Amino acid sequence: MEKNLKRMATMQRMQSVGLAIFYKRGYYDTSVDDVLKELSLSKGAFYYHFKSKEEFFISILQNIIFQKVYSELIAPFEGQENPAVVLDKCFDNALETAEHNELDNGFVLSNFMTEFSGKNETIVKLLKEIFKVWEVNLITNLQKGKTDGYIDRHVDSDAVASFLMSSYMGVRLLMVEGNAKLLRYKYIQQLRSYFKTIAVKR
Amino acid sequence: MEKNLKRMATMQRMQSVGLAIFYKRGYYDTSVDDVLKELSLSKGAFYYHFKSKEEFFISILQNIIFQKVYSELIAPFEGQENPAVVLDKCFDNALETAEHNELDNGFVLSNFMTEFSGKNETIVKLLKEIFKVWEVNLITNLQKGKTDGYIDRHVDSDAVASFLMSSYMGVRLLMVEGNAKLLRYKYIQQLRSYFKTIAVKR
DNA sequence: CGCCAAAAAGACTGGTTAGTTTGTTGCAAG
DNA sequence: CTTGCAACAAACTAACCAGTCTTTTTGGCG
Repeated sequence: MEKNLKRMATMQRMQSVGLAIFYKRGYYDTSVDDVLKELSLSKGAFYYHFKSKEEFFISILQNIIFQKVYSELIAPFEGQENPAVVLDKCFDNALETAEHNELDNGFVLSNFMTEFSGKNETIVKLLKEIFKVWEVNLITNLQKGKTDGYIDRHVDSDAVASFLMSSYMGVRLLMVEGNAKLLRYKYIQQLRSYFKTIAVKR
Repeated sequence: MEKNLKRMATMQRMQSVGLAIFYKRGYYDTSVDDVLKELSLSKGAFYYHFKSKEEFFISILQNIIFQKVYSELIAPFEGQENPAVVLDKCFDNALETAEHNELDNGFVLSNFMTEFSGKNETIVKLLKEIFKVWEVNLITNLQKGKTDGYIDRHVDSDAVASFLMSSYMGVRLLMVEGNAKLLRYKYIQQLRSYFKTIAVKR
């Protein structure tokens, strides 16, 4: 029992530190030793808990990144009424986090998608799945917004979802360049302007 | 004279092939030997023409990527009237190219920005400069659109430019996932809807 | 032809990497 | 208290990588 707990704790710590470094420096430019140095652990420890570097990263995707995307971009819709309002707050919050995090390097999902695309099919497939969850959630909530009388019923929910995801990933990418605060302001301003085009006409 | 021509041709060929591989597999995950294998050239040839791998990449940025961004995203505005119409065509054309290119991996600029961010300040700086040229051009043309009576004069050109750049980079990223054709259609549809919010009200 | 420099070949070096193996520690159950 | 195994340590291997160095080929020119 005690043993199992320690095992879980160590693995959790490894994954957490691993993500931070992979995210900052990229998967391929980060060696297992780099991660282990930060953890003050040895090769033995690493390969005792994980079969390979790839499997380690996959476990990070499944255990940490998925949760992050869920809590930041999906959960906020729970029990809310107007999807446009939720989206506004949701994106603004996410951008605020990014703005104040010096170490932030863009949007986790899109960054890794860029890095692994054409290199590791397994991981790309996993990333796609997480994207899909986000997309489906957006579409569902937009549709609900229609029946609830917030979104115009002529609106193409699929297209709006894609457009929203695109713009968000893009602005997160631009923020890497710097000037995150100003960018966040500009983005949210234009997003609101865009929301008017999908709101019910009265 | 002949010699100089051959030298230029070889360097051009190296840069062209180099970009293709760096773009597909990433800079750090592509070895100089990988590029040379594709070129059927030797180490000696490479280091005769270029001082280092980094300098090689920088020359690619300056000679090829800048031109690409210019001809695809900046030049189309030349001598045109309504910036919204140009943008529509311009983005659609760029997305069409991406759609039909099996090897396409996203938007060159943003991909490399992601990869080099936090790793190579020199290259990040260069990439920022190219971004800036694009941004300035967008803003200038939006402003011109105001005086020409196409864009509403209350519109925040800076913010619109950022929003457009974001959405474009984002959709290019999403296209990597597949379903490029449908995505392009959805994106252009929503883009047009967005353009209505910045057009002059009559 | 013969010279010479440009262009290219390719063996080599020092450093790094993912993964293996073998050895050590510490704790919990018998 | 001792035995056994989970949890780690660390040296090691084979492959790879950027860059160097020495040697060879090539092509234009006198």
